[in-house]
Amino acid sequence: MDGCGGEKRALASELAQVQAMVRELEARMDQDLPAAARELCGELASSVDRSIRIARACGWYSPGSRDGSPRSDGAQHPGGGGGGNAQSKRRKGTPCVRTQVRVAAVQDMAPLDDGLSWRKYGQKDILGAMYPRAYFRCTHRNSQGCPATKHVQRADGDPLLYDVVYHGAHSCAQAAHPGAEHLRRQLQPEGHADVEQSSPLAPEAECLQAGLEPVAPYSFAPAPGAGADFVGYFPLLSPTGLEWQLRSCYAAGGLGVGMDYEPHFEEFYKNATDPFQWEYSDLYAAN
DNA sequence: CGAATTTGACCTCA
DNA sequence: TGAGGTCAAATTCG
Repeated sequence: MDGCGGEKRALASELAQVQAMVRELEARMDQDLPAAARELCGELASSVDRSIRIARACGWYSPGSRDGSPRSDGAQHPGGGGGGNAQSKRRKGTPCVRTQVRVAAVQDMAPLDDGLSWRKYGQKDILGAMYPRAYFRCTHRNSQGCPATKHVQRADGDPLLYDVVYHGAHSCAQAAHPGAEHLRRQLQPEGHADVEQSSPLAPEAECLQAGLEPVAPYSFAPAPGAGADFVGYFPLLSPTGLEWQLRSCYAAGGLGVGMDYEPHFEEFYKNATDPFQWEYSDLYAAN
C-alpha cells in the first residue's frame, strides 16, 4: 500500500503536531482557558484533516484493506452497559452499512438535530443499557421511499452524550442537503463505514451513509448562547466514520477533554510511521 | 385535521 | 427462546 514515503513523513509530522496540540490543549484547559482551548481545537481539527488527506492520497483508506481481527459492534458501543450486541440481530435485506457517531447535546436542547427530518417509529429498552434506544426513519420514507434510518441511544455514562447509528442513505430530497452531501463524499468512496457482519456486500452496495450534519467537520460548534458553563455541543464526526468523541466537561468544574479511543491515539502516536495500522486492525475490524 | 409520537405486539435471527 | 428491530393502532400535538 505504499510508495508514499514522503507522505508518510508528512503524516508523521502532522501527527506529531497533533500530539503537541493535544498537550497544549490540556495545558490550556488546566489553566481554565476555554476560549483558547477551543481555538486550539480548531487547529487540531485542521491538522487531523490534513492527516486524513495525506492518508487518502496514499490509498490507505480502502475498505478492502481491513483485516479480519475481531472487533464487535458491541465493543464500539461506549459503555453500552455491557449490553447485548445491538447489531447482531439483523433482518434479511436490512442495510448492512452504517455510520456510528457520538454526539453531545446541550441539556434541554434538542439533542440530535442533524438538519434532516426524521420520524420516530419505535423505542426499545436495551438489555443492560440504562436508557432506551429510539428508532427513527426518514420522514420521506412513504412519500419518496427513502430508506434512511437512525438509532439513537443515550450513553450510560453521560446522559448528555448520545450514540447515533445511521443506516442507509437518503434517497429523498434531503439527500441534497449540504451536510448530508458532505458526509457522503467523505465516507462513500472509501467505504468508511462499519460493515455489518461478514456477509457479502453486493446487495447492500447502495446502502451508503445517511445524512448527518457536521456543521463543519471536526469543528466545534458551541451551542448558541452557551456561556462559561457550556457543555460541549460537538457534532464531531470522525473522518473515518467511527466515533471519536472530543468533549468538554467544563460544566462539571474540571475542564477536560476526553477522547474515546484515547489508548488508540497513544498507540497512533507511538507508531506514527505506520499510522493506519492500528486503525485497520483495531478500529476498522468490525467483524 | 393532518402529522408526529407513543407503545404494545409482532417479526427475525442467533 | 430471548433480544433487537419494526409495525401499526391509539394518542397527542400544532
